[in-house]
Amino acid sequence: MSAESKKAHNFIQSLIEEAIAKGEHTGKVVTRFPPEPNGYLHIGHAKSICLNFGIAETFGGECNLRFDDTNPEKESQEYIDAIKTDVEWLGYTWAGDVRYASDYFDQLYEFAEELIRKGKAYVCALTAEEMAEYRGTLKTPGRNSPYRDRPVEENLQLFRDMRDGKYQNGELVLRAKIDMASPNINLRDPILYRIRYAEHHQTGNRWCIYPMYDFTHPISDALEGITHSLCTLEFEDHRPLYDWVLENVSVPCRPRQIEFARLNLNYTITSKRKLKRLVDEGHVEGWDDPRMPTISGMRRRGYTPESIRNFCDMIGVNKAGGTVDVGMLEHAIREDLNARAPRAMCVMRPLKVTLVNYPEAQTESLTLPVHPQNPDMGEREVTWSRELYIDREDFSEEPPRKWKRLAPGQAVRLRGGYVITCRDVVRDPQGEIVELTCEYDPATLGVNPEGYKPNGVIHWVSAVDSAEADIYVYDRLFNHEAPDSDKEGDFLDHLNPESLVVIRGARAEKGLADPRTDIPYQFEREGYFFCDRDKTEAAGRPVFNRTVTLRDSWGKGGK
RNA sequence: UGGGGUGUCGCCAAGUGGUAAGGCAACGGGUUUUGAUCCCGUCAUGCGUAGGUUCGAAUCCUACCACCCCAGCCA
Repeated sequence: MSAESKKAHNFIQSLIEEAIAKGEHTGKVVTRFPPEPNGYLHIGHAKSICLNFGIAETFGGECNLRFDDTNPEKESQEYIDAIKTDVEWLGYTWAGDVRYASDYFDQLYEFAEELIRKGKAYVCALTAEEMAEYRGTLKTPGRNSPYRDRPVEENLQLFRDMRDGKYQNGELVLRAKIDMASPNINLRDPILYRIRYAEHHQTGNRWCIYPMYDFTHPISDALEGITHSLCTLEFEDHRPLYDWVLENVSVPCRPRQIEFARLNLNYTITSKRKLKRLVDEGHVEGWDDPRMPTISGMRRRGYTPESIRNFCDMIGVNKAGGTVDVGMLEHAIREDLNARAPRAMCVMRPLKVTLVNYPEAQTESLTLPVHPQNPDMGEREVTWSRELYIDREDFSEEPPRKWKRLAPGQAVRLRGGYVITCRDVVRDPQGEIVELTCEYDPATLGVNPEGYKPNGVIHWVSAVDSAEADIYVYDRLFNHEAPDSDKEGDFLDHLNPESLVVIRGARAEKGLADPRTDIPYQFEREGYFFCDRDKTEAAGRPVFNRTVTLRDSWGKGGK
């Protein structure tokens, strides 16, 4: 709560403050988050959500959620539902009901007729190819359409006929009459309406003409009383058109469009189109695959809403399109989880340890804190027994310098338990190490041993009182810093073949036999893990997704 | 000279004429029963380049350079 207030100022905030100071802006600030329901929300959308809801909040205003649903062929109810879930999960509440651009189809249609009556729009019969040709190029002006000077009455009739289904897909379009010679291509008589016989997820078959974004967006903003229409940089060129529409149509107010740089994250793809390909072509399990940078994927992976919002604060908002290091995201989730995750022990690759001087049938219960820095989180019980498991990686026959784990003849502390010393290495006929024979020091529970110093502390689990678990270890989905920067070649060429490694037969402390599914755990010395509810159900034993490793200043690239 | 943008530490980012915040990363050191956390310290005589204005410039002017976006009946 308190940390939120030190949010960095961004240029949009400053613009609004200035306007208010100069008395140019009175009344409340109203923004909107306007996704098209043609895919799932990703981390880039989170930036926009945090910005829009954040601006509204800091100025005591409101933010609407509006689906920009003017292209029914690419949209669906599934996406609408997912998007609503994600926005709510991030912790935001939109003003009033969910809005749809399609709510305004009737009004949009009337405004189109208004433009026609004013001689500012005309029905054009050029084919798509012809229109492209007439449009000219970036460096040469376009030419006027032969239909440009159709009389108003004829335009009106034709437009009504378009609406009434008297023409086929693509036969006619309604265009704004602006300037075919404009250096800004968006002003070369842009299309306002096209014919599309498609069932719309909200309006069914009521319409066979659908308005274009450039016509729909400014009007929808105005109808909702949006004061600041925040969008990404690629729409900068569209602003003159945004303003043109508002100037030429009888809308109740005049929203202002302000553009900011979209988020780029290295080793990550933030393009709905490409993410959809990953899903459609089966490179991931779905939109919510924990390797996906989607909100739903991150949620499943164990990211918290707070960490994502913090990340968005951290990266700031401006117009310089840079690329943020994923390390920043990882920092955000570690920072949050370090404070709140209960600690537990889980051995990924079990190696049996037998304590030769511990009685055969004996066990004892040890009490450990749930969080070493936060006693309020309580305590947990783990079982100590003659046979234990440690991680294979925590034993080395020929340890490197500064080894802080177990090695022949050497001692380590088993976290929360006793100090043990390795006496023997037991091998199978193939020479594989299958067991370590150790001694424990009964005088070391909670106190340091006398006369010698253990190497370090490692985690462990009882062989007789622990739970089997599966661990899904995720790494970055792409092994290229900018997967889609490759001029030749495809972003799929850079998929990391080791982005998912499934570890079966891990052993977790007994308390994890029935894990909580609402909060991530820290498995000590390993990282943060989040129970995957669906996979757990399917496997019949706990399945955890690794959210992120702990910071590791020892090995390179983590364990 | 097609139009529109952007250039401040390896990355993100404050700064709006008064002498370069902060975060990430990195690197030292301390604490530590997580090689974690935490703590302390180091890290831009420099703000794309070159000129100019000024007592004083990242901030103003001029020229140049680099990068991004735009020719969907997508958003």
